[in-house]
Amino acid sequence: MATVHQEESIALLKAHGLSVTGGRKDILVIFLSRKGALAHADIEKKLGARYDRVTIYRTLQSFVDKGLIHSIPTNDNSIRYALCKDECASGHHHDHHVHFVCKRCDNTYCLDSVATPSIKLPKGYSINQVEMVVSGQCPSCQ
Amino acid sequence: MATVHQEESIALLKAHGLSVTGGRKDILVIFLSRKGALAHADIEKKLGARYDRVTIYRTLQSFVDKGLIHSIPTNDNSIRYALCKDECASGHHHDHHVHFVCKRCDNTYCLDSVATPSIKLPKGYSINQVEMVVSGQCPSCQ
DNA sequence: GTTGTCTTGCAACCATGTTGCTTTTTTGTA
DNA sequence: TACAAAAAAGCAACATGGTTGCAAGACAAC
Ligand SMILES: [Mn+2]
Ligand SMILES: [Mn+2]
Ligand SMILES: [Zn+2]
Ligand SMILES: [Zn+2]
Repeated sequence: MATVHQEESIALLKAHGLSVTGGRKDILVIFLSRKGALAHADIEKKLGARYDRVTIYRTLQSFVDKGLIHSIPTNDNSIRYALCKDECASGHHHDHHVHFVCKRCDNTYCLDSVATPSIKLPKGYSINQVEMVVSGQCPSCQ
Repeated sequence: MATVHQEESIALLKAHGLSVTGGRKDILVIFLSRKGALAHADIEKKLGARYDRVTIYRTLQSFVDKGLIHSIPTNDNSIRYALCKDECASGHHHDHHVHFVCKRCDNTYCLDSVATPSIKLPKGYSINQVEMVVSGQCPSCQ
């Protein structure tokens, strides 16, 4: 399934300076063939027992480091990851979009078309990064 | 220490329909005498070995349920809690302010004076809650 | 003070994430 | 294509965060 994204995943890995391995390809294909964010546990489930848990952790970390995926903060203590757009590269993420978490189906979406609004803080605070997470019901769950 | 907040904590517990126990008082006093958000581990450290880990978890959960504290989403997989304002009650939180995480001192602040900006999402999404977490450097760390 | 209810402590468990080290795979080069 | 260096994967062990069931203790109301 989803052999469609095999080539694309290989190209992406090379473009981001990562060596091409079975695990990285498989994990990246999962992200490519799936709209919405994934947690480590989701990926582990989808992969079956093909790879060690530790390998998955390290793969996700390297993807974040190289600008292939970004992490999304949640209040339920589980990190979720989603594909970055082309502008992201090693050490330079440019994800300024809003994230949406559906309270019914529990899916997390990157709303690429919605930019995080600019914000003015009291004197003394310098801003580095702004994260906006909206929760409610997604279109499929209305 | 901080016996100043003893009475206040008792009053708050009663006002939110919680029975008054040693653990709840002590934990609430910690929140009252501390500006900034606290994680479970911080509280455990401040309490010494006076209470069981499980008791602290359950206490924090009951505080959230009753509208005494609210949780703040972070991207480092640790839930932090901060006192609510008076408007929050059992099952009805009204925390619409921005949160700030300092990347240097790692403190988390409720910016009560900064409201979360309103946001417009694509068709089909219904909004329930908006969380905004800004990171950078706090005034003390400039 | 007695009684019923709620809270606590304890033990055991599960989930998530990390580290060190060895073996295997990848990659660039000869 | 073969080889060596570098990187990744697997394994084991550990750390932290959080949950559950149950028995014993504390609180609140009468
Ligand atoms: Mn995103
Ligand atoms: Mn707050
Ligand atoms: Zn949904
Ligand atoms: Zn600071």
